[in-house]
Amino acid sequence: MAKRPPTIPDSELDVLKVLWERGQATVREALETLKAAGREWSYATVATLLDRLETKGLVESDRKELAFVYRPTISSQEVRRRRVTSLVDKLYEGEPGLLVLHLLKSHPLDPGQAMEVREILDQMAGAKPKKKG
Amino acid sequence: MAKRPPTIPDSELDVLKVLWERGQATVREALETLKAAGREWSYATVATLLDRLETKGLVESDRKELAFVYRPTISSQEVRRRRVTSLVDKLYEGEPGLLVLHLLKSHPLDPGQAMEVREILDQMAGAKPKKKG
DNA sequence: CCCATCCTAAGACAAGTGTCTCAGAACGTC
DNA sequence: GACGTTCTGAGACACTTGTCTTAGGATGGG
Repeated sequence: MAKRPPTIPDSELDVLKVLWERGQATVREALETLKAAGREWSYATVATLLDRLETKGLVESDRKELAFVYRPTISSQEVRRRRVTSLVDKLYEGEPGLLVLHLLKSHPLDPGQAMEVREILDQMAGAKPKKKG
Repeated sequence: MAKRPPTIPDSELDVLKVLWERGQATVREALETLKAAGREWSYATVATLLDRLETKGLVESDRKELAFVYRPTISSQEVRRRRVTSLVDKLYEGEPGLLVLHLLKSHPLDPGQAMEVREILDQMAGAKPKKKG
């Protein structure tokens, strides 16, 4: 059985974001970046979070000089995909369209985005369903 | 300071859904509905979840004959709104438009929904921002 | 009256999260 | 080669989530 993907609590997500931004970081570098972003954590807290992420297989590390350097092994795309899928399954009957409708009704798009949406819809209408390449 | 809204774990969400569907329910009624939906919980589990929901102020109850009857005090709309806002804040830079774009790119809409989306966009374009009119 | 039944109240307990403390190893410097 | 700095490793500790047990009050049939 495929074991289902590990959950990513908010605190770990914040740390992951740092790794996505910078590509990689030591505990201390992550700590500094987080501090600049307003997260007042201790060194050990960040270390623990990176450790838990590694246990879950979402980052990997190797020793570089003195300290370990951590790199994400999961993309922000993938994390987004998982969160969205989970939201849609839990609150939108598994229908992404319902979520789109909800979003459009409650949050007007700015014109640039509206344009993009139209383009996507046009393509969708024109395109035969997928087919890679 | 406004204390931030209580979190709603998945198990509690499942119970809330039952209350939304039925309007209200006793523990046993909720249990039966959940069982029909495939959730194999004990009576006590459902009672605990309703209790926690009540503590969080998301349902209220009053005694009816023998048993307590529970009613939701939060709408599914509101729960959706909260979850979506939180997702957008955490993974889409607070930009609902980005989420819309993402959804459209990764999940083609069916034609009916595409139509609806176009209509909403048209309205949005036609309406001058602000000003009742 | 006594028992079976259904309900609530209380809380046990493991796993996951959020955050930190502390002991000790490796490093650079005088 | 003793010192302070920086890192890792181990784990503490409280709170939340997921799920259940157990004890005891109210109710209704015989």
